[in-house]
Amino acid sequence: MENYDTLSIPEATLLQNKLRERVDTSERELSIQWIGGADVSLNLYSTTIYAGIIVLSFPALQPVGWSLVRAETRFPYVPGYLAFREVPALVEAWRRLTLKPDVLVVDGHGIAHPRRLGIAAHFGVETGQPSVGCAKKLLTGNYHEPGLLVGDHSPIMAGVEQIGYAFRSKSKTAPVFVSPGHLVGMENSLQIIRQCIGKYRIPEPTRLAHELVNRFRRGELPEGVG
DNA sequence: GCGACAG
DNA sequence: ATCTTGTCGC
Repeated sequence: MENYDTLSIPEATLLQNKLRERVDTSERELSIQWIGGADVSLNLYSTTIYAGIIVLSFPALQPVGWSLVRAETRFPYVPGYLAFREVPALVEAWRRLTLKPDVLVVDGHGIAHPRRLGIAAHFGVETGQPSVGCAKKLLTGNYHEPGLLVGDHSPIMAGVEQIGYAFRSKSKTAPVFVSPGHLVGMENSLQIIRQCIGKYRIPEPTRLAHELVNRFRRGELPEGVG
């Protein structure tokens, strides 16, 4: 994996177009024993990022391990290029994990991206690991509001192409946006997230990863694995 | 040119 | 993304 810090936006766009050719979103039978959640936390106006991955048993969703990494980024946040900011630290956190999950849920989009290479798909291709994207806001595409009950969903469309699902993870609450990352199909991604629902809007892997990295950033947890 | 815009 | 208490609605 090359260094992203000095890439210009046009260069980053070229790399995305090249990496997207390697994305595989064919449906498959997934036997999941461990599922991971990945997220990043940072202080406003700071280039220090606190990345973390939490591993949960599946389908019980009980924490069994984690990895925390502090890193510096020069790449700014630009919508559509989030991966260039967060993926390097997440890959390092992944590398240090002793128990690798069978699939990783990343905070952000999978192929529901202008060039079909959101952070979850980007991470998946760079590591060769199955991944799913679950975002709190839409980046690109259109959808009709799904029903108001847990489990209700509707496709996110980019023209005639389906790029994800608007999924009601909690009744009468704003939906989350699910899309395949790498080595996971469209239906697979929805089934995976559906099985990660707890008491809150945000699916457990992502929610617990967010909680983890925030404690790390505040100094309540040390860098390392556990 | 205008609006939209993950974290 | 982060800073934050109360408050409204189911």
